[in-house]
Amino acid sequence: MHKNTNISDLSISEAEAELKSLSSALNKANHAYHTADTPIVSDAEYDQLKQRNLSIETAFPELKRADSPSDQVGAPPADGFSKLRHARRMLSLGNAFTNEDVTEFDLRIRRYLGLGEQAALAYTAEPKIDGLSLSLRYEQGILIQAATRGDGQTGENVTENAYTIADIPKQLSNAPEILEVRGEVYMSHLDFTDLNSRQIVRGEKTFANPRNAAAGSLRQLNPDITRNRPLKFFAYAWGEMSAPLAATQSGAIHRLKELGFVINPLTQTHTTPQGLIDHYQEIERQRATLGYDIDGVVYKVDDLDLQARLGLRSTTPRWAIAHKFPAELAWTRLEGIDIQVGRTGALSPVARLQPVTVGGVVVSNATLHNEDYIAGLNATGGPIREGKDIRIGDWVQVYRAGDVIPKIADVALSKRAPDAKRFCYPTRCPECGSAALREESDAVRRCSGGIICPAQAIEKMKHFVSRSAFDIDGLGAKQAEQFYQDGWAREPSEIFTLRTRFSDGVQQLKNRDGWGGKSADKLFQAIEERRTIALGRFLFALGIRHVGEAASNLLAAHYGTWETLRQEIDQAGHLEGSAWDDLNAIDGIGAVMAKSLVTAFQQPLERASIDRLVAHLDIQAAERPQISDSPVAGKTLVFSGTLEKMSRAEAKARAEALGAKVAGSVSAKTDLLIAGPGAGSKAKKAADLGVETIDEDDWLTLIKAL
DNA sequence: TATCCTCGAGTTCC
DNA sequence: CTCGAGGATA
Repeated sequence: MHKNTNISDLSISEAEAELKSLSSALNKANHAYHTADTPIVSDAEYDQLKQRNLSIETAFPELKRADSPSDQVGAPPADGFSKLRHARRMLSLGNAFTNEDVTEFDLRIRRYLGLGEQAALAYTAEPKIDGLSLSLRYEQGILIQAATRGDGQTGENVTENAYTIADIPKQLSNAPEILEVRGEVYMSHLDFTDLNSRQIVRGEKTFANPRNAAAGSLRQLNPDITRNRPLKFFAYAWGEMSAPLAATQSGAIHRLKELGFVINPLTQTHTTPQGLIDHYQEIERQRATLGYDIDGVVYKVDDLDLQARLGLRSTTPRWAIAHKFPAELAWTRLEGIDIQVGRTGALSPVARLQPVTVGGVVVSNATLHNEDYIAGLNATGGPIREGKDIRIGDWVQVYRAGDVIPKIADVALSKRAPDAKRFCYPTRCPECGSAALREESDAVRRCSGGIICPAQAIEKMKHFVSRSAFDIDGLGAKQAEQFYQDGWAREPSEIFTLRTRFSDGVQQLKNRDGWGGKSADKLFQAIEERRTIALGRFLFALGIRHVGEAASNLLAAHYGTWETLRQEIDQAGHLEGSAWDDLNAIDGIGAVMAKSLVTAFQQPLERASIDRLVAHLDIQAAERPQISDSPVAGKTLVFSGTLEKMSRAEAKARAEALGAKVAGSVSAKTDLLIAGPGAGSKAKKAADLGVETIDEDDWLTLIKAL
């Protein structure tokens, strides 16, 4: 041990070695503390080890280990939980509401895999527990981390709290060296009513439903409180693993049970969509007597190799779906309709309701979507509620779409007052009085005031500081609005001059409500840190219509630097020429996005605002992804004919993941043609052009060689 | 031109 | 979470 070496005297390799031994020592100490009741080090020694680890990490930030003890057990929850990045993303599921949706799910999978309707294909079906998902990381069989789902990429570190849940094993035997087990934390109905009566006795607030109780209990900063909350856990999935658990979903679940996890007893395997639907109905019959909340049934392709082939869409896997129970409905009275103005000027109507309980939550607002929705029309002008428009004073039926967003399902015409008037949708912006116009092809009416409109300006500022944009600690939506109202920051650039414009900016901030001296200092420090920003984030933060997070990152990757991007977009300003063509040629950028971007850069007011902002920033060039160790990286491929082992869509996704570009037709730029049976004109053209042609088996060999 | 998928922009409550 | 629209594709 180098315990006494001055940190400044450590060489890099010494520091690295010590971090490693500290990590191991701290993990062992944690384990002893939490599983056996015999701590192997004193609290003081433990704190010393941790402190030493932290000091070395501070001196050598580049050496900080992925499994750093600072991020794990006992991390000081100074202000909230520390964040943990999931080794593999935690996904959400697509939804099915009808039996047809389920059979369609089955057909979609068969199509994607190139399987006929008769080919054998097994699915698992299990109840969808209404709780919160949790990811547990075991190394050498020892529970070392527990993280909530968060946004799927990054969750909250609730390890200490997970230790207090009886259903969660602290130690596994015969488990893979690294194993992440995922499942649902929930509270039973009995425990929920019990907890609420105890809360009443203690004069503390009660929870609206078991789900909220479970969430509130898991997210306690003091694990001793969590310990006294009756939380339970069902395991149903996994993340990173050093070795596979089994070859099938059902096998893996079985293995989790053997490892000591609680799995749901209603988990079954079925080979037809009808089998799944029958099991769904059986679970629905048992729903009221299960003793815990469920909101549907989850179906998963059983074969894990097939799951891997099916892969993921942007946020959901193709191989699983949640068959939801019908939403709970409630009748209430519509007291009024308010109009909100969004960042792009969109006027959106919100229903003000007489408060009513729906699905365990009191709802007093609901979205009315747009003008047509109130009139009872769908996007194509057809009726959505059969001649039932919505009027103030009406009795309306409310549900929570996806158990979250309150919406209006129906109107009781029989109870409508005879003199109830149709809602008159405003044609002027209620915030700034500018004309509110609706384009022919558009479902929304928009305020034409642009940046003149305070509502739009505030929403723009909120967007600018939002999580995917500048994400400034201590400057959220609320503060952004307050700063705007006070005239402190009315456009993004002013955030970066706050401190200098007020000679005593810190002092002024400290003097106002809700701002301690510490939080003011922290805010200014956070602003300083954000002067350096990635190009993609910067572009997204500008809030240009049609240019969202994905498009911003595409543009950043294409142009590389802000300088290049600005010059090219300026040159594309005439909507023709090589810069314009280049912009439109980016995969994922079409004419509408391109025009919106170019126009935004040309608007004098908007452009000046962008230029003022840029002057305060250091915009980082985008990294270009290099997938150099793939044989098809950077090549242009074309698929033709019938592929027998995988679908076209799957082949394309695989090729793109390896860094190839997939084109639709053969040209002189084509590097490789993959031709299945029935490849006609494309194969001939390839031969004429001398393009290399291989069959599907060659292709599989080529990509499997990795 | 129709169809699929993904993205953007809107939304609630705790 | 959902709707509508943009973009890619057949």
